[in-house]
Order: sequence, then structure tokens, then C-alpha cells
Amino acid sequence: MTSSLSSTPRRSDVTRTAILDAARERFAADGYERATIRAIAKHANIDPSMVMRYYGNKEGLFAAAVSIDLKLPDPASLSRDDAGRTLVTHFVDMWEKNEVLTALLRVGATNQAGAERMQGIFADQLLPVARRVCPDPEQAPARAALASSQLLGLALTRYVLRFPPAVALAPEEIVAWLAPTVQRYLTAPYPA
Amino acid sequence: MTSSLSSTPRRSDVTRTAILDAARERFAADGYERATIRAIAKHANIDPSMVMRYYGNKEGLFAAAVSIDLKLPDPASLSRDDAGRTLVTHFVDMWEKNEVLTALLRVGATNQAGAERMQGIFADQLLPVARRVCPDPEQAPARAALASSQLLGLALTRYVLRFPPAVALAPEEIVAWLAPTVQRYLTAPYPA
DNA sequence: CTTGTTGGCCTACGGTTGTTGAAATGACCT
DNA sequence: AGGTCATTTCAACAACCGTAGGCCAACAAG
Repeated sequence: MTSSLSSTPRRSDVTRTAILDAARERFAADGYERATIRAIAKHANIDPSMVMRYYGNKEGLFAAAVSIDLKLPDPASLSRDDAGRTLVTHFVDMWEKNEVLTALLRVGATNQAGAERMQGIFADQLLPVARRVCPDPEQAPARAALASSQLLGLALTRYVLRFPPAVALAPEEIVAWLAPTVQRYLTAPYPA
Repeated sequence: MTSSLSSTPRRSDVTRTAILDAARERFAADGYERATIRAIAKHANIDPSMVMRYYGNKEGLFAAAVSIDLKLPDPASLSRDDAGRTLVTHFVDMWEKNEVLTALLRVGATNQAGAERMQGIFADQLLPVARRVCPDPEQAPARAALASSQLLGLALTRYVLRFPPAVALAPEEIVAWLAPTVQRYLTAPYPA
């Protein structure tokens, strides 16, 4: 996240990443409006004004805190036949360990900028996969949207709304049920 | 909504329903935190204090404004073979014309009470259907959760996040793609 | 040591929020 | 008519928000 490739590692880097960590946590738990700068600062044990100093304003902080790389496998190396299983496995893994995704989903539900960012992520990262494996490239956006409706729907019910039966599902169960769905959305012909 | 069964129709009923209408609109558009009482009151052309007088506080207003009957078909009259198609058709119809559902989803994403209410709706209304059509009653909660993950996922991408390809889908396309999924979640055996 | 730069805390401003209570208005009954 | 009560208006409160600027300590360079 904090790559040291650009010249000088600043003395304030520990503070900066502490802010980002707290921001991710608060955005994930509370959404955009209720995750106040003051609360984030308190969680990071620093003064609220530091947030302003380093990230300009609340939107800047959000942009810096929530940058996501889904780390999807290279489309080229993806077998057409188990794209569904691969994707679902990967997504569950990702959501399970990464609170940033929950933060982004929560914020996207009430915040225009958040929704657009989420849109961008799926356009940039899921769409190429769809373009690669689906029969007609022209259908790729629709098919990627269908696949993401299922993937995000699971995330919504399991990690945000926390429906008890959705929380109770084991990761393998999720994969077993969802993989055929996603596979079908990506590769099957338009259903009769 | 405003049933006149309990004795006296109050003189303030027009104001009360005007408040509820405006509240539904603002909650759907902005979510819980950003839908301010003042904005709702302005939309209803009344004074903010009326909201307090009639609904106690903001949570009370939300509870009064967002009560949902999914109007699902009677489980008894539901054919096992096209439960999926029936449900998806019904849901799309409902979401398409009813902004309350969008409001509830937006609020559920950032508000604990909203999430619980959404939970209750699906437990009370979708679960009986699952119990009726799914092979083993013990699996009903998990199967209902899977079905709602797909249904709510579509609602999320189409009505809240507004992914362009999801918005572009025609209702018939949605039904064609999603019906087999929901059908499978409800009735098919655990996938290999 | 002196100087400039960076990191950090403190205080405060202007605005908005949910909420309250008192005063004004109106409708209805005798 | 006068009185009673629900309805509405108005002004204000305390709390909180994002944000700005000034002040001091720690450090680096000369």
C-alpha cells in the first residue's frame, strides 16, 4: 500500500498509515456519513487536524483509504470451463479477509462517489474477464453485470446486512452454490 | 396504509401521509443519515417540528415510513416447478414501482435498525416460500438466503449502485437469466 | 548554535443536525 | 358568544460536523 518507490520515506508515514487503517475500519463499520473524521482520528490516536493536513478533506481521505485491487487472475490464463468457480472462490477469499470491500459497499449504497468507484472497479477488473470468456464480446457488459449482481448480492447479505443463514454458510458451500450461477452468466447462451 | 378502521379519522391525516410520502422519497434517494428531518419537512411543505410531534423522532419516522409487504403469492398456491420464475417476476415488478424497497436497502446498508428490518422482511415473507418448495425443510433458511442474495444483488446493482449494464437490462431479460438461478437455489440438490 | 522544515496538538469558526417548548392559529361544540 | 382542543408556526437549544490557522517541539542542514 505505502510503496517506498518514490524517493524519501517520510517521517510521518506511520501516522499516515495509522490514519488509513482507522479510516478503513470506520468506513467499513459505519459508512461514509457516520464515519466522522473525529472518530477516525480518535481510533488512530492522533488529532483530527492531521487528517486534514495529510489528506485534504474527507473525500480525499476516503479516496486514499479505499483503493482496491481485486487481484483477479489473468484473463488469459483463465480456463473457460471453470471461470465461475475460480471467480467465486477468489471473491469469497477476498471479502473474507479484506474489510475495504465492505467499506466500499457500505459507502457505495449512500454516496454517489462511492457508487461510481465501485462501478469503476467492476468495469476495470471484472469486465475483462467477461470479455475473455463469454461467447459474444458485445454481451460482455451485461454478463459481467449479472455475475456481479450475484457476487455483490452475496457480499451484501453476508457481510453488510448479515442475514444469519448467509453468515452461517461455509465458504465451500458458497462456492458450490454460486460457481454454477456465475459460470452460466458468463458463458451460457441466453436462456430459453 | 392509513386505515380508517380505528375510530376517528384525524384532521391531521393529510399532513401525516404527506410527511410519510416525503420521508420515503428522501430515504430512498439519500439513505438514513443524509435524509434530514428538515429536508423531509420542506418536501412535505410543513414545519420540521410536525415530524417530531407525529412520529416522536427520526427512528420513529423511519419505522412508520418504511413498512413493506412483498405481497408474495400464497406459498400453497405456488407450483414447485416455476417458483423461481414467479418470484423473480414478482420481485422485479415490485422494485420497479416501489421506491420503499430502495429506501430500505439504502438504509439497511448503513443502519443497524434498517438491516434488522430487512432481515425480518425476508425471514417472514421469503422463508415460508422456501419452506414450501425446497426438498428438506431444514435447508430452507440457507436456500432462502441464497435466493435473496441473488434478488437483492440485482436490486443493489440496478437500483442503488446503478451499474449501467444492469440498468440497461430489460425486465424480461432479468427474469430469463435469474429465474433458473433462484429455482436452483430453492429446489435443486446440493451441487456436486 | 542558528535556521528552515516537518510533525503534532489545540482552539475556534460557521454551519447543520435532531429536538424542544412556547406562542399563534384554526376548527368544532355548547 | 366563548371555551376547548388539536394543529401549526416560530425561535431556540445543545451537540456535532468538516475545516482552518496558529503555536510549539523535534529534527535536519548550514
